[in-house]
Amino acid sequence: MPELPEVESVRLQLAPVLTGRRFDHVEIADTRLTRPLDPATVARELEGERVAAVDRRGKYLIVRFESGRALLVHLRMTGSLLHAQAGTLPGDPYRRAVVRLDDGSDVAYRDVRRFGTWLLLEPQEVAEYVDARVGAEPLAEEFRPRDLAAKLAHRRAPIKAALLDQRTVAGVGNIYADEALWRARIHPLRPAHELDVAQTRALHRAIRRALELGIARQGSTLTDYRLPDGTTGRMQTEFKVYGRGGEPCSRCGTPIEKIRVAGRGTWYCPQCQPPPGYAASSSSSRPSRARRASSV
DNA sequence: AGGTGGACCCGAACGC
DNA sequence: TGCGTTCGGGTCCACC
Repeated sequence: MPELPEVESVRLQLAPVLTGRRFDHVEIADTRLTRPLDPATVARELEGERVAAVDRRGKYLIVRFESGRALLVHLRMTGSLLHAQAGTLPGDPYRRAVVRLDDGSDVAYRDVRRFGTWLLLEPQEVAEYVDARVGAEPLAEEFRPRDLAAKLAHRRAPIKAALLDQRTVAGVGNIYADEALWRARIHPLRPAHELDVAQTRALHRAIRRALELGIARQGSTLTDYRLPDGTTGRMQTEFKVYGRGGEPCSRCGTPIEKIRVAGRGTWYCPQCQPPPGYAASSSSSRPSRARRASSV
């Protein structure tokens, strides 16, 4: 699932490929990709645009053109981009679009489940569109623990649900939310506003570390995710909790448990991440056996 | 108004 | 073996 580390890894490979290039020919073969707009109309609008920069906000890939317009690509669940020299694209039943660049190379968009979207915005629309949907960039220098605290202060939803809300922090999805909460030793069901200062600081650090490690490994490939050069990410083997139900926690050896939070599969260590009902200050990873037993 | 759950997709995994 | 069912996940939207 492309989250911030996956989209950033795609961006890092795609930026040198696209920057300065013109979209010579665009084919869009999926009506869902551009709806409600007609894909052929969007394709024609894109032709002739020259790329000024490739940015990212949260999970949005932003292809900025010299005209000031921008193409917002969201990969959702199974979207991926592949760069190939002209005439070398392999056959693919799930290919939804192809862009021919002015250097003769192709950028192909693949999406098995067709959740992904391409949205072409006018110059004055870009910032408003993005800022309405995503909050602060967690890896930006300006993002401080107090900013996270302000987002969580009055939220009664489980902390994991709050993290999945893209306006809380941009780019955290189901996988990295679980990984960050494990690192911060916070139970996914704890009401967001109950976090104390130390826990908020720990979560801020944990989010950054989980995301940075993901980027360093070029994202995680569970099934569909690929980099533009066709290779897979390497982060999936380093997950601490995600998808590891029944396996021992790498910190304490307790079997990882799976529950459902905000409608999503959620993995955590029942020993390291004390359940709600504990005082918010009990961030100790070693709650007493008796206390724990009475609250489970 | 904030929180929750369903819809959208479709391949993979699972169950009988 | 084969077929039907369930699962999953980012975002939007309806509903409480």
